[in-house]
Amino acid sequence: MSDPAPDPATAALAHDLRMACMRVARRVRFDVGNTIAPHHFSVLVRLHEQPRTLGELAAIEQVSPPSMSRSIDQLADLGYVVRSPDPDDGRLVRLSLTGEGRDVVGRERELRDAWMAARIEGLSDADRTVLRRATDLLEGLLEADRGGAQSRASGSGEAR
Amino acid sequence: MSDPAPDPATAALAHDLRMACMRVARRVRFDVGNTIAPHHFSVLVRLHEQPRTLGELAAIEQVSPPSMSRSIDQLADLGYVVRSPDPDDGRLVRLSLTGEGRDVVGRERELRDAWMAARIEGLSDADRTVLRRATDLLEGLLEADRGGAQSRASGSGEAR
DNA sequence: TCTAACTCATTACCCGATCTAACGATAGCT
DNA sequence: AGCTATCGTTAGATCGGGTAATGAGTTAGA
Repeated sequence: MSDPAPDPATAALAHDLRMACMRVARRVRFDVGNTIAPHHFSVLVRLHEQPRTLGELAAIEQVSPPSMSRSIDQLADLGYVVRSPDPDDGRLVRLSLTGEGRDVVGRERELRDAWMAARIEGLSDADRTVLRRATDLLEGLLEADRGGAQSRASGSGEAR
Repeated sequence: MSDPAPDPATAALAHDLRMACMRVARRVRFDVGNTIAPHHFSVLVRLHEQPRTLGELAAIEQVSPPSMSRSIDQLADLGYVVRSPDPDDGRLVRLSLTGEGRDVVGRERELRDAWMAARIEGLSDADRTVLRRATDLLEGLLEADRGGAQSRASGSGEAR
């Protein structure tokens, strides 16, 4: 392992693809919604996947437990999240979404998806087929190192 | 304009493609570098494109002029940016990168590109061709509404 | 021409978010 | 039972950002 200079075309593709993805992400974040703070939405998405403890959530979001505790305070005040004690371990606090919390996630996702849909609707079927295949490839790449060397907790992509 | 329900395949593609892009962006931000604060790097990238005035930069980065002024203070202390008076208009402050500032941008970009390169190196030529075409399509989509309805200032994709 | 209005950057002050350190509370081990 | 580790919260400090007010500089009109 040392990446002894990949060929120029691959290097250029890596750069261009990375830039394109980051630009899409940036545009979505800037142009869409803003009905909820980005870090709050990110938390809701994690809890939409499954209920979690506060410590888990803090680790996933790469934030200290006290910070996450404060965020949860706010999301609980908004009625999007509920704290409940863990039946097996009294130290843990289990977090889960309320129905309203799930609605918020659903609405925001619709807005974001609509942003992207509006841009690919005008493409030809052939072009959309290319994007479909590329998307599947990207998903494979992202999935590939989920259990890999570093096995990071980052991944939902809905973040911030 | 009203998007009267696009076909399901397109809607699914929009969702999956957006998610994939955002996940890539998130992973790059989390996994790579962290040698410089994200908002600082974003500013350096804008100045790497071309010298700008403080007000321009604040508008592009969507922060208030006072905040940008403070960020520039820090980047100037780090030796990455220099303020210089505009010869034609004494009110303006022209901002440009130092050699070291350019080096920082270069190094960070290399790290980020290497992250992506490491993931696409293992693909077949056919798969990389798909990604190449998809990247070009995405660049077209991003470019398409640069002069469009809202003509937002967001676009570098190197941000945050 | 010279003053009034406007523009750009900075300074002053406040708020919100995050961090580390310290503190109960609960589990688990010996 | 008692000791130690873990989880979440509270306390205090720091940092990034926002609005309001200030000062320098430019532009336009009497």
